[in-house]
Formats: sequence, C-alpha cells, structure tokens
Amino acid sequence: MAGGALPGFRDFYPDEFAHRAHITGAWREVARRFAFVEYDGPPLEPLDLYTKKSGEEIVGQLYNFEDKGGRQVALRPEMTPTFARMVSARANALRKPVRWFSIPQLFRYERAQRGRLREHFQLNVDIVGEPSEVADAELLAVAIGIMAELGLGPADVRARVSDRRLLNGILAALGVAGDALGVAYSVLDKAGREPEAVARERLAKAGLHDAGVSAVIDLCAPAAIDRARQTLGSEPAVRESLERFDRYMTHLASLGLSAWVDEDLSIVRGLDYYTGIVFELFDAKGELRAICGGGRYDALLNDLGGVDLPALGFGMGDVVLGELLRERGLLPNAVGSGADLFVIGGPGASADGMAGALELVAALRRAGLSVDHAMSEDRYLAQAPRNQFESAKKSGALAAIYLDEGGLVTAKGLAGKLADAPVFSQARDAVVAADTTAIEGLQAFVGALRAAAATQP
RNA sequence: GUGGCUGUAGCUCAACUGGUUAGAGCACCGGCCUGUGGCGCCGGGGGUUGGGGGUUCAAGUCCCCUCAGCCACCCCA
Repeated sequence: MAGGALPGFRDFYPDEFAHRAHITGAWREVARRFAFVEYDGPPLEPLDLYTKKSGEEIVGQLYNFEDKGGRQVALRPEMTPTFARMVSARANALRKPVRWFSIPQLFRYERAQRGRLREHFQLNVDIVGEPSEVADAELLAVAIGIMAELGLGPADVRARVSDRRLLNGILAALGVAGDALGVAYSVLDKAGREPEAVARERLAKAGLHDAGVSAVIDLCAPAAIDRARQTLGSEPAVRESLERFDRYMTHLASLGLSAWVDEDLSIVRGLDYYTGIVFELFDAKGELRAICGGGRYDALLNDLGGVDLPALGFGMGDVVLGELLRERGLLPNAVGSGADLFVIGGPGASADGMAGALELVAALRRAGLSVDHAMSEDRYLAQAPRNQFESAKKSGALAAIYLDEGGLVTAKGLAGKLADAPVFSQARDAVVAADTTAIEGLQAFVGALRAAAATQP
C-alpha cells in the first residue's frame, strides 16, 4: 500500500498503542519498585557521539543526516552514550550508586525483519558507582521482575548468565591467545547458530591445536562453568573470577531467581565494552531474538566521559517482547473508548434539547468522570432509544445516562443483559449543580461498574 | 549490502487453463424492529487488484523494472 509509514516504522493505532502502553507500563512499574528513577535525553545527537567510540563503520547503521545548520547529526541508535555523557557531567554531584532508567525510542538504518525494525522502544536500566556483584544480581532481578510482571514465568523465559573475566581466565588457562582469542569469542557467540564443523575449522585456522579446539567447543555446553569449577578451580587466573561468579549466583538465589537462571559461557554479548558479568534473556523455546541483554561495563564511562566509575546496565526492546507476549496471549484485549458514561436521549430529552445534554455532559466531566456522547442533535433527540443504547454500548462506555422523567438523570450499566443491568438515578439539577452527594453517588455507581468489568475475562 | 518467497477493500480471503462494470464474510456508516438480550432485517460507503512499463483483440491472472512485506545471511538492539 502506498502512503504508509516509512519502512521499519510503525503506526500505533489505539489497539497497538494499548499493547505498547501495557509493556512500557510494566517497565515503569517494576523500575519504580526497584527504586530506579527515570531520565531522558535528546532523540537527535551529534553524529560524533557515536563515531568517536565505535568508528566510522557504524555510520552505515545509523539514521544520520546533515541538519540545516550544517551539523552532522544522527537519531540515537542506543542510549548508553547519552547516559554516559549525562552521568559524567555531574559525576561528582550524583549520589552513588546511581540507579536510573529510561525508555527511549531508538533508531537504526537497517533492513527491517521480524523482531528488528528501524525504530523501537527500549528500556534502559543502569547502575553507576557500585563494583559489588550484588549490583549485578539486582540488575538481573529488574529484568526478571519485568517478565513476571507481564505474566511470563521460568518456563517461558530463560536468563543466561556468564562473566567475561571468568571466560578470559578460562581461555588463558587453556592457552588460547592472540588471534585465537577473538575467534574463540566469535565461536562462543555463534554457538548453536553455526555448525560445529565450521567452528572447529575457524579455530584451527586461528592456530589452535586439536585439543585446544575441542576445549573451546566444550565451553559452549551448559555445564562448562561447572567443569571449570572442578578442573580449573585452582588456576590463579580462574579462581578469583569463579569465586565472584559463585557469589553472584548465591545472591540470585537469595533474591528467589534461581529457577530462571542458567549458567552459559556462550553469552558473550556482541560489543566488547562488557568487562564482567553479562546476561541475556531469551524465550524458552529459543525461537525469537534475545529479549534483553546487558552486563557490567566498568571501563566505558571512562572511555566516553572521562569519569572512572564502575557501571552496569541492560537494554530491553519492545519488539521481541511484544511478539512473545502476543504468542502467549498475554497482551490486553482491545477496548473501546473506555468512557465511564455515554449521554443519550431519554424521556426528558426533548424538554431541554441539546442544551440539556451538553450541560449534563459538562457537569459530569467537571466531576472527573470520563464522558462520551453522540455529538449530534439528530441522534440525541430523534434516534430510536434502542439505537442510542446500541451506539453507547459499541463505544465501550460502562454505562449510558439520560434525562429521565421527573427531573431525574438515570444511568444504566451496559454490560450483560437488561434484566441484570444496574440502574442509578439522581436529581438532574443536583448533578448539574455539582451537589456533593449526587456526584459521589454517580462516582460510586461508575466505580462499581468498573470493578465488575475488571473481573470479566 | 546479498539471496529466496509474497503483494486483490481496514481485516481474512474468492475470482476455472488471461475473457463482460473484481466478489464474500467481518469491520465501518445510515435506517427499521418506539429502551440495548453481545441478536435480526434493509440499505450504503470503500479497491485505477502495491506502482510503472510491456505482450495480447483482451491482464488481478503472462514478462520486465520498481517499491513494500516476510524469511535466511550480514550485523547487532
């Protein structure tokens, strides 16, 4: 279809926006529960904020252009450089540890695919100034807490954890060095996605002998860390990292997260700025891309902002997570307007005409209620009542309200059958005059309907 | 950036080997059954069949280009 959104960009119709709000709402709620505070930065940044550290080749992945002032700019592809700048600028003034989160919309100029668009929303959660592995456990607890908040369990989502320092120690103990080191990282990163034979060939080509090749291949297995505990525990290069990693696992257990977590040395995380414990969240079936990834990057703030503070964080996108929730039927159903009340005509409608309806609408809204109505004199005064009820019902409103006989306004619930529909009447003049008792009565009536609707499937 | 598959109303799909003004259900709008029973009935709007070019008496149907989507690479978020 012509005239749609740009490739890789999404239109959020109300139904889709409700899904997005469901996800971002869970992000905010859990971040708040973990005592993180929200920040944001500009969506458009100087291009060199991203090229300075990553080199010119990253420009191919950026949504960049020259602005009218001749500046080279880019839509932000990630939040970390902005975050690093903001923290660095006030590093001395900020109370440590810093615990911040943000929900930026990020952009990349890449070919769109499933789970991978040119734009997405990504929760960023970061901790700065805390070297203890308790902070690492806390960080993963946030990510898992979000999964639980959205209705996902350990059978749906797995957290895979590793430690770059531990991996480095193990590789050193195995005698992997030089060119082979980079290849070993690549092989681990691609574990399960490339044939073992190809991996072996690449390792051999990098100068490893058969025993070394097999040793690296074995690291891809889930039990690799356990094996290292037994065979390499006494190696000085490994022991310290192993002890730290074990403390981390103990903290996760104390936080009640053991059921979610798998040790897995093949979690390397693409970019090499990670320096310690790293993790990723995947759907348990392994069909989708990673839901979330993060870890410790103790050197990055120094590199980007010139401030030497330990830091760790993760990013969690809305696209893959949304797909998983959709598959599991965990996204909220579509709703109508969600209005509390829909004003329609009634026996008393003709007496006061449209003015009577609008005065009632205005009074109800001043009382804080959400109010919809037909916005047409024809429909209000002339349309058959049953059709007006039909319209009110289709709008998604909880109740219809109309000018009744005897100077009353009557509200009638729209869910279920007529015989069961709750009814509530008040003197019209009292409602329009904002009489406290009348308004509170209506609010209580609406509140009861809302509570009843919330228990429906 | 490379390769493969797909592209008909808002959605799900029809249209025999190319053959009259491209149909249906759902959704939407209006009306009716003089107060809604997740009903019913009548009517309506909406597609230059993704776009462009070509072959043909005739193209949604065949060919080419292009755009978009999906998938696999690449890369990562």
